[in-house]
Amino acid sequence: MAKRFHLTELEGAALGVILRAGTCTAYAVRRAFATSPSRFWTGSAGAVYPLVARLERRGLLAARRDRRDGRARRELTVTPAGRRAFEAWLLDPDRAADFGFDPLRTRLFYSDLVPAARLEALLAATAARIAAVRAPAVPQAPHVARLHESWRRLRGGALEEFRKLKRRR
Amino acid sequence: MAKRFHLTELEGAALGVILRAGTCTAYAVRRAFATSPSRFWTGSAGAVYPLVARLERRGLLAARRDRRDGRARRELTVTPAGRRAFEAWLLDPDRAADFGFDPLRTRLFYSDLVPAARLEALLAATAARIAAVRAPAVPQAPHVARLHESWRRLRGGALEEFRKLKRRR
DNA sequence: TAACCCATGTAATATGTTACATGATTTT
DNA sequence: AAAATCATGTAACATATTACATGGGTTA
Repeated sequence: MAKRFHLTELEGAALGVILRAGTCTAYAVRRAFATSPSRFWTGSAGAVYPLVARLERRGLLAARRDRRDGRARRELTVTPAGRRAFEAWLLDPDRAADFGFDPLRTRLFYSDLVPAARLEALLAATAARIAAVRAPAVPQAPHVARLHESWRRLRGGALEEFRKLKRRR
Repeated sequence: MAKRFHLTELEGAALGVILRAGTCTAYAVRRAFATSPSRFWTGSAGAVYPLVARLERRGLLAARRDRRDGRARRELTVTPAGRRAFEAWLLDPDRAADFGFDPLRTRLFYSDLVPAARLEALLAATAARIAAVRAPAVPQAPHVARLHESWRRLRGGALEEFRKLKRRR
């Protein structure tokens, strides 16, 4: 009986990137994270390389040295145990339902503590930035693009709703 | 010229809690975080007490021992420098516009990698849990309750939208 | 040929989680 | 009287950030 390892969000997402690619390097995982419109997914080297080493130790990832170009690359693949761990991670409704973390929501939460004029300036600037979020230069799967667009619209909508309510009183 | 300290989200929110209360203990900050529907705001002792100590060292919080009840409490107040740091934190549109982190969004992002039937089961269970999110027993400011309700509705809506699109193909 | 991207990794540091420890007060 | 809550804090551990180090290949 394999010990049940509880994957972090970063670990689950890393397996997702590698599964989608079939095979890729840790560097490609970093880039995939870095293209996210969220700062949560920094793709910093100090996070990704130790994470990959961890998943290898747990038997969820396998690596193969590759030297086709002069570069010494490590091609990663997800093992069967890795896929099982990934599915357990993704299909957990308790974690999926969690509110997570939204910097805008947090700020609206405490918005009564700042002067109304400054708040309105923040909301205007934030709305502009949210509207300006564009799909990354890297080509994205269509469902991914739709998802980002959907969330962009959602947050923009929440912001406008809050603004209108604020104005009305 | 005061050195500009960049507040983390936890630090900013902690100042917000104390500002709203006027004066409160670190324990009250913990409880305020713990009532959040997001696991991001755990309010763990090991996070909050060192955080408060940090803000005191930086002159953003002041503490006063209080022994009105037999208990040794430390009443915290936000200093003028603390309020300035709080406003700079809250009013930063670049941080406010950031996508942050949403466990549901992340899972939908990788949802093409799991069998459709299992995904549908996840979506149904997640929708139920999102719908079941209730206001905490602790009384909330009305704008806070509205904000949670708004986000709950929006996430539910995004989920349903995703489900319909999925079904249609 | 200089700058930039690919590619891997580590060291110092900061921050957070879990679990423990302590003790007073309030509720059941 | 026991259990829960108020209240403070620390120790061990896990994980992430920033900055650095190293080198091969590609583009301006």
